[in-house]
Amino acid sequence: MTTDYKNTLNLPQTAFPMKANLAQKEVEMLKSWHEGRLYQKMQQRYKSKSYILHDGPPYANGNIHIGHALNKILKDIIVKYKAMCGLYAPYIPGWDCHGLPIEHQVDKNLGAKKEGISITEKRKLCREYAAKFVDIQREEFKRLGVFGDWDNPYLTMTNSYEASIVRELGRFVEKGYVYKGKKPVHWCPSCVTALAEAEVEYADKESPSIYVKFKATDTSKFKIQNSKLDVFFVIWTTTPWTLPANMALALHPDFKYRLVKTSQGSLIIAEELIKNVLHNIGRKEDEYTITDSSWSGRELEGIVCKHPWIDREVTTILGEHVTLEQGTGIVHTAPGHGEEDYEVGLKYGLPIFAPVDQKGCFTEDIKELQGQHVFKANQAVIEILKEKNALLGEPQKIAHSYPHCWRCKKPVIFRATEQWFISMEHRELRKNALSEIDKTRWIPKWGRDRIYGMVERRPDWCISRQRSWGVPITLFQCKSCKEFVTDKSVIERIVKEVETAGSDIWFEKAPEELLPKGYACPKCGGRDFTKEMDILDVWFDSGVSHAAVMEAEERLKWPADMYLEGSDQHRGWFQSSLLASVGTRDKAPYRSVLTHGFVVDGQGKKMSKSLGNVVAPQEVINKHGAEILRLWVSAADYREDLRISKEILDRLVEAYRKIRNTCRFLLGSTNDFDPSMKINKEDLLEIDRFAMSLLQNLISKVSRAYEEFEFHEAFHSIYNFCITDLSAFYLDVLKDRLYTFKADSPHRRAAQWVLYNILVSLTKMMAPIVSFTAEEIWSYIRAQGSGIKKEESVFLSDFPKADESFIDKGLEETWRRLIKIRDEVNKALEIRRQEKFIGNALEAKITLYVNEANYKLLEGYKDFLPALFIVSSAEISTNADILADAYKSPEIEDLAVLVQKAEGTKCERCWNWSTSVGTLEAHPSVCEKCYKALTG
RNA sequence: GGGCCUAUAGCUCAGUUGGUUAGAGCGCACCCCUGAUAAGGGUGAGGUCAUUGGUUCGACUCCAAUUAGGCCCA
Repeated sequence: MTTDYKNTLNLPQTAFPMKANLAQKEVEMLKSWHEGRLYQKMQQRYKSKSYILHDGPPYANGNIHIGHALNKILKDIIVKYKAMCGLYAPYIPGWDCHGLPIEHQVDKNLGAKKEGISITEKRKLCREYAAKFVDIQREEFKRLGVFGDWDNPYLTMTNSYEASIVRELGRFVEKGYVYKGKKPVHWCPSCVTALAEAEVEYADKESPSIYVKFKATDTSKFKIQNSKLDVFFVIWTTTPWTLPANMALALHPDFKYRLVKTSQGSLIIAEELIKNVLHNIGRKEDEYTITDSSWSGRELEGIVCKHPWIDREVTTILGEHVTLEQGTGIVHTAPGHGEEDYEVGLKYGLPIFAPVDQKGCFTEDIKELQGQHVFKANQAVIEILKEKNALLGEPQKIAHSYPHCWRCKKPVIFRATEQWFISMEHRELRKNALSEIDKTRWIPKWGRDRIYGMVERRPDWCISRQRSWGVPITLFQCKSCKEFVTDKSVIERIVKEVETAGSDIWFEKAPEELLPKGYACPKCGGRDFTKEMDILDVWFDSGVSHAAVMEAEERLKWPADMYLEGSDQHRGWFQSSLLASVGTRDKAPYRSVLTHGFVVDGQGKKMSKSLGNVVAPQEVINKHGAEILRLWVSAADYREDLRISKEILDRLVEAYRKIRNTCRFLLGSTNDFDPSMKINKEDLLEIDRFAMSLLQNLISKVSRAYEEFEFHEAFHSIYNFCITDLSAFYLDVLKDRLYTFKADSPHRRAAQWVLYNILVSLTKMMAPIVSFTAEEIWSYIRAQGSGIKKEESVFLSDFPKADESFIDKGLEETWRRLIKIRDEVNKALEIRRQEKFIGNALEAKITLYVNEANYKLLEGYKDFLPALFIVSSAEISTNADILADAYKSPEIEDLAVLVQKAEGTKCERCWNWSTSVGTLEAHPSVCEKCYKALTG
């Protein structure tokens, strides 16, 4: 009976389930990690050398999306790897809690009640809102299997963090970086408030469209002969009301401009737009002539013109923002009323003039329009232009997309208002930041160019916001001399107040309560002060985390070894952190910065609700488990955008199963093996030593991949090792030895010793990636044998190191040749299998016809060849004649493989065919080898 | 429109300083096994290396443009 002999075999045995059931198992694992205080134990293991990965705080709003998952898992892989390598690698997660989006949500929830609520009440609601999402996101992050000090994260809204923000702002003030200047912002004249970009909605609006000419006072550049006509630069605008604030005319340096003679003077217009403009101002083709000479914008820089009616000199300037899409190629520039105008204005030192009050009415600065609302003033401006003969053609109506207020839905304006800035030039902040960028390691390398270019070109940092939810700019202004107080003692006093009571204190207490008793203005001696009521840009909040967290925390160190965020943070956190640190400490807060791409769908398109291609991490977790998400992160090359789709996930699920099953086989095969068993190295067969050599190579490769943060290399190496080296080769070959040899025979034990080594190393190597599964396997490894006590968690064990003594390049070379021959044998077998001549390869006997060189090689392995090829017998021959119907290898010179039926009978125990079957009385259906195993 | 980046089999990735017929694994097709069994093994078919030009004796590799996509600005 077959079954009788089956019981005499040593088949793999393990309780480790084939089916992972991850969605449920992971939750149990998380619980046991938490209860076992694993993270804390990891922190206690090493203290001498550290690796600090400083967490960039996600915004405490909404549930986590796939990008969050990617970011946290990448961080987690690094932290776990570093910890297993013997470094103190803490992970303190953080959250960004202030800012507009939260305030927005709170406003929405409040609805009409919003009007009656005090600022402190509203701040309280914002605080609660942020706290709620911190809790939600914390649970979602933990669910991913991310290790960290989740009970003690840093929040930018805690008293101590807020105090740090105030302290850091104080440092900037003290060092003289901070100044008050003007900058145009979106302004709703109806709500009387500044609006953030997110609060602006674009909708169609009808505006007047007019062409205006500016007379050049110096025409020497134009060399117009026999012309008594004046020369004018022509601009086009849809906001005539901004003309009183006009300070310059912008030309594109590379566009060609020409002079057009008309009855209204010689007009300068960009060549390509001449026809269009003259048509629009009602000129027929025979009513003007285009002169021959032309100039580039660059040649026309610095020409002084006259404002159409105000006594002001307006010069021509150059700007890359000028386009030929519409208008005249010359842009009316009012730095007080436009973003681009402001930027270019800064370059030319133009005044930032905005003679418009909070309600959108002209101030006394423009007498002729004083009190008029800007949109109504459009008509008045047009009348003035007509009167001054500066208008070309008749005004037209034009419908275009225009910003509107999200709340009152009325059109908004751009209006320069007083804002606080950090100067990029003061103390050479920009220069220092750039030089720190060059001292930092950027991964991938192009990150350096990206942030360098941004810092090189960025304007001064505008740090003020006209909102409620944030840390106030804690500065006092003297009522009499208007000077701001920069006393260190005053700032320190505020820091203390905030430390104990939070930044709400600024809104709750009066200036005299916050200032030292009897404080007088150092400049004028005045005793009355007002508080600045703007809040700080949230980028300042998170930008100072290097001080508020890394520097302040016992658990951490300054600077960080790594910051790791998405590539959008070159403009965001990487930059604000850099400036916040260089400005006050002259050094970058990080040694290296790693960026990852964005998650896109299977087609490489960005995810959006409207496209319906969003992949939610929660869904992936519920369906497949967080482990699959972790595997996805490791498998993809994060330096580019990462694709995710059903197919990609399906592939990963397959990969997971393969890896899991390979480990399951290793567990089952080492079931009766105890690591304390003494193994004689001489009992290792060559194939075992080959496998050990391959394992060391794998360890080196995977270590290097982790060190270089190329996790996809680690994944692919491990995965391929499982498939190619183990499953399809070593394990397959080993089955006969494992199953049919006597349980405690030296060769079987040797094989088990190798398998055990592979299993332990493999489990450790994959732990940073598939943490749940590695830990699950680890618990089974620990349960096996009793001789060696394993660490209670794989994460408390050391990452494997390649054992040089097992690396044997010569052996590898030999075995690669053998494997190549094995591949050819398989092809020969397959042909016969398709012909139905054989089924299982054990039904075959093969004969190899080889040349001298290969004969020499194979001869040494004569007895091992059947095992290697997994056939019942293998013979070698140099006889070139007997090639009959043998398979001739196209790959290997002079190699042919003849497949014949194996001789003898199938052994009921080991399934090999042998002539010895039937010759042994006690076990007539078994071969000699099995007989010995049974009776020996 | 500008800055930075990406494009190699259905999928995930290799492809060294430019040098024969561009690799791997998965998936797929076919076959075997039923002693890793909702497993395991074998064989095979899949690529105008996004497109177009250029440099070169020779380009997946270098250069330019185009197309598609991503991030950040405007």
